[in-house]
Amino acid sequence: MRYILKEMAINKKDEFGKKENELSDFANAISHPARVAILNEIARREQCICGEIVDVLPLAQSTVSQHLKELLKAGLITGSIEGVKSCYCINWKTFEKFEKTFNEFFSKANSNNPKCC
Amino acid sequence: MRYILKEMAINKKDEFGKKENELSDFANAISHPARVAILNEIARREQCICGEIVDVLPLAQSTVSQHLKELLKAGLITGSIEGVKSCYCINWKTFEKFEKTFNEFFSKANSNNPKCC
DNA sequence: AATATTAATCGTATATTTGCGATATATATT
DNA sequence: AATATATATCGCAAATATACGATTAATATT
Repeated sequence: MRYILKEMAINKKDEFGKKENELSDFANAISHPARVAILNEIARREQCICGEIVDVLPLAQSTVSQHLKELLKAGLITGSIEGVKSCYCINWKTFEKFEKTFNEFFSKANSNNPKCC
Repeated sequence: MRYILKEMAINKKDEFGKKENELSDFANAISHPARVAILNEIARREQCICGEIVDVLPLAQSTVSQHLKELLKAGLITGSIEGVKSCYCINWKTFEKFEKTFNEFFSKANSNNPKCC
């Protein structure tokens, strides 16, 4: 008898470095205009309940909830349940970390690179 | 007789602002670790031919070519054909524009927000 | 206790992204 | 001229993302 192991569906993303994934994960979180708008709304109000965001966006409540979940997962916001409502805030630490790594990767030291093609 | 117009497959993303889309488009370009790695390699060497990038990444040549095309489309790199080779450079202007808009949207003025939840 | 409100989750349809091998194209080399 | 090299593009399969309505669950209000 022969046993055939189904090849572990390896994720190509694992073949890149930690920092590369850290940057791309953050970028992925803000790679949709709805999520940029959500973050902006929370930042503007300093704190925001879910319903306030739904009122302002051209999306269904369930869709907004899904976007909020993604932002939470990526650590860009924090959330807490207050009674029947859910409150969200920006997690600035994650933003600071992103900016630091971003600058580390893409320092504009050679902004006017003479050998640029 | 009745004519039924197939609903124009409207793009939800068009319902968000110009700035939101500008940010999300840039973020989308760096939302994959392969593209972060490609950009980093080009930045490190100041200029890069396609083959050098292929040698360094765990991806097929055709896949790298596709990622480069996306980075070009989003304006993060510039490219020029030199004989049989293709040379790429970082387009720092786009990076500067991104950082400007990013800070405009997410100023950390309230980094230690007292009413944070 | 019955009803209303708020938000998360489920199921599903559709669209987009990712990745590769094969092929095409254009320039170098022999 | 024939062959080799470099890279873009095509066609396809698989995975992931987006969006919504319906449902669920939990708390408020009457």
